[in-house]
Amino acid sequence: MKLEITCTRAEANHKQLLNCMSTLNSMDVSLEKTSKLLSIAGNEVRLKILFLLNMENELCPCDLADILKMSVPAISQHIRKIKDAGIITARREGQTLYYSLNEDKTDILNSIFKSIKPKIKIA
Amino acid sequence: MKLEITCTRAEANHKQLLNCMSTLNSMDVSLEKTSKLLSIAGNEVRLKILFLLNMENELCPCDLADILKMSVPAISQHIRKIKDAGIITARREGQTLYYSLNEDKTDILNSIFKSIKPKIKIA
DNA sequence: AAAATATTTAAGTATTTGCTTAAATACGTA
DNA sequence: TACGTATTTAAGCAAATACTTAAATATTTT
Repeated sequence: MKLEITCTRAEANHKQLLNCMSTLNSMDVSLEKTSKLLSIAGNEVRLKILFLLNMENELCPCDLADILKMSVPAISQHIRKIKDAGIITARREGQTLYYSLNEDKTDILNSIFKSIKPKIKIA
Repeated sequence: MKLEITCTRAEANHKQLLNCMSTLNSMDVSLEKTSKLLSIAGNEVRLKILFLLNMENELCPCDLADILKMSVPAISQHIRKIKDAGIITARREGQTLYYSLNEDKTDILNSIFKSIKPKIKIA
């Protein structure tokens, strides 16, 4: 991929484009981390898992499989992704693993939870 | 997929599980819409496009291709996804299409933009 | 130590995603 | 009308995703 500017519009402000590139460059780490978090939550099953953990405080894979009507391995694999992203942690009690959201949950996550609303407003 | 409860733990509170299911059910539309939005922003290229549009107000596909050092068709296909999700709109000026974020942008999107920060804090 | 339960991991597979290249469409200008 | 530029669309393909089933681990109970 060549690094040259291809836009030939008279209006194309090269200074603006270069400024955009340099800003993106300085935001690189943050953009990558943010898109990673969003890709985790950007799956309906995982979003439900996160939403449920926020609501119930902690749940085990078996509970989640029941609630979401999915197989335990399917749930477990989603959990692994969420855990690998550093969003949740497990607490063991016997054979059962209880997962819960980490305390340092991000503003984005909080804003996501706030925006999820029931379809009918209870009067 | 059977609808029966498989979790046999003594602690498994069936009332809690049923309550979770019913809450999820009432949030169904919202969860689907939210995960859709997050899946759009959960791709690094698209997140950059959104971030740039927020920063520069409006940009054309050609500018974005230059800034992101990607092919124009690749950018165009990302733009289509973002547009189909109702997040951006185009304004035509001659042959050039200027894309910009819709006015009614969600809290989640605003929170995403706020959380994207440069790596070095300017003192 | 063997059996039962909770969970994870691995292997296989169908679907989705994100690019590439080539062709089509839209608009302005010679 | 023909040509050039901006953009989109289509077709093709490699890689990633999300499930399935079967096997492996971990823990408790008998």
